Amino acid sequence: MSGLEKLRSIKRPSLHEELTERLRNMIVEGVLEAGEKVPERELCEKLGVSRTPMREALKVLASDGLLTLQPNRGARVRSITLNELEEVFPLMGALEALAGELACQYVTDAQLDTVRLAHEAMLVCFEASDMPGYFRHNQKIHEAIMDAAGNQTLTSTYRSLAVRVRRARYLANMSTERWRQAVDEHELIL
Amino acid sequence: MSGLEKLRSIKRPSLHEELTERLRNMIVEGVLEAGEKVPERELCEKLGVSRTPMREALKVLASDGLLTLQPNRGARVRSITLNELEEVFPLMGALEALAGELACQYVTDAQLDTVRLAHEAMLVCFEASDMPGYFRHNQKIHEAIMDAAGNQTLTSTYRSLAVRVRRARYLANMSTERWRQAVDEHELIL
DNA sequence: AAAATGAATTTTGCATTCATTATTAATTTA
DNA sequence: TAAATTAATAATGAATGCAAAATTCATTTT
Repeated sequence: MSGLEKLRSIKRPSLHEELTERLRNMIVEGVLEAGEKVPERELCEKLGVSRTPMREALKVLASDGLLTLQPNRGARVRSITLNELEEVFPLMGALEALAGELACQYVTDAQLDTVRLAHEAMLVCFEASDMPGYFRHNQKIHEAIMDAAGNQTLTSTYRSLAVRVRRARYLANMSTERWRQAVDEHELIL
Repeated sequence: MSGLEKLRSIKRPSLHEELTERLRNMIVEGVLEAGEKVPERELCEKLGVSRTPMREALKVLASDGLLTLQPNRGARVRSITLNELEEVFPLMGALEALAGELACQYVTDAQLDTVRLAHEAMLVCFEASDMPGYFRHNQKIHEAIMDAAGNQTLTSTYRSLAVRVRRARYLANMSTERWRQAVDEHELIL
């Protein structure tokens, strides 16, 4: 037999999937600003697609909580309130704790060291007010822990929450205390 | 001034929203069976809508994880694997624990008693193998705790997980040990 | 000039159409 | 007759069309 077995079918993501991903990034990165009305026609023209897949994408993003749909009045980029953001933190904390717990059962010393080092690095970034660095290390830690936990449902749930925080990173100037608190939570987990 | 202030604008949910809700129920209740192909045309005819809103609803449900979309081959009702279900339980457990923790800060004795009573009732149902009763009390408990926690994000995250379990209730004959474990987790929370 | 009314334009929701891909049925061939 | 090939049918993905609603803009009225 030839090596044909291994061939993975080429994935040709449908238009609406690509759009959803693209728009999601635009929202997270603040290209589409919070509170702003989504210019459906304009976006269609710019991205060279018709309204049908665009609207499908908008519906999905709305159900993800990234947009709000106003009947007969189109979509607006949903702005995260500070209150909502504060709701997300304890939730993520709980999920991280669970991930840590699950991961502990299988984690190797090497993996643990990786996390520890990243955590130290993150602390340094925090003290130095290096937010980009902080975020980079932070995300790395979480990915490592979630991977080790081996619970796909947990990972995806966590991820959808993380999106909201990542958005805030782009738009809000979060209070330092919040970050402090987030850092503390990490230490607790370790 | 007349009493016009109080008037709430009439909500006329768009077709695709109604459809989404309707289909979601059909899936959860097993009207559309797991693994089954979703008969798009047929559903459109039966519900008297065109394909556009129907497809929008399908996209949303797919992003919710209730359907899988196979490119050019339509949607199938996603069947929950036992493995996936087992992933959900610790997650829900963690969220319940968090909810309990948050709720404790504000909960009144009366509320606590309500929960306790419902829990006792649930135990009785469990011992008597009265699954419907078990589920009823179970859900009541969770709703009460989630309400008391006052974290909207937590509530909706929990709810989307609960849907998957509720589906399983309809389709799977879960092992008794699983239930036992779920019950134990409750007692821990209390 | 400010508010109110009404017409013109744009936008939105949904239906329909069209091209492409998958599925089924019919036919051929070994 | 069973497998393979081709033709016919149905489905899906995306674009377009159309009516209803909202928005904008001009006009009138006070």
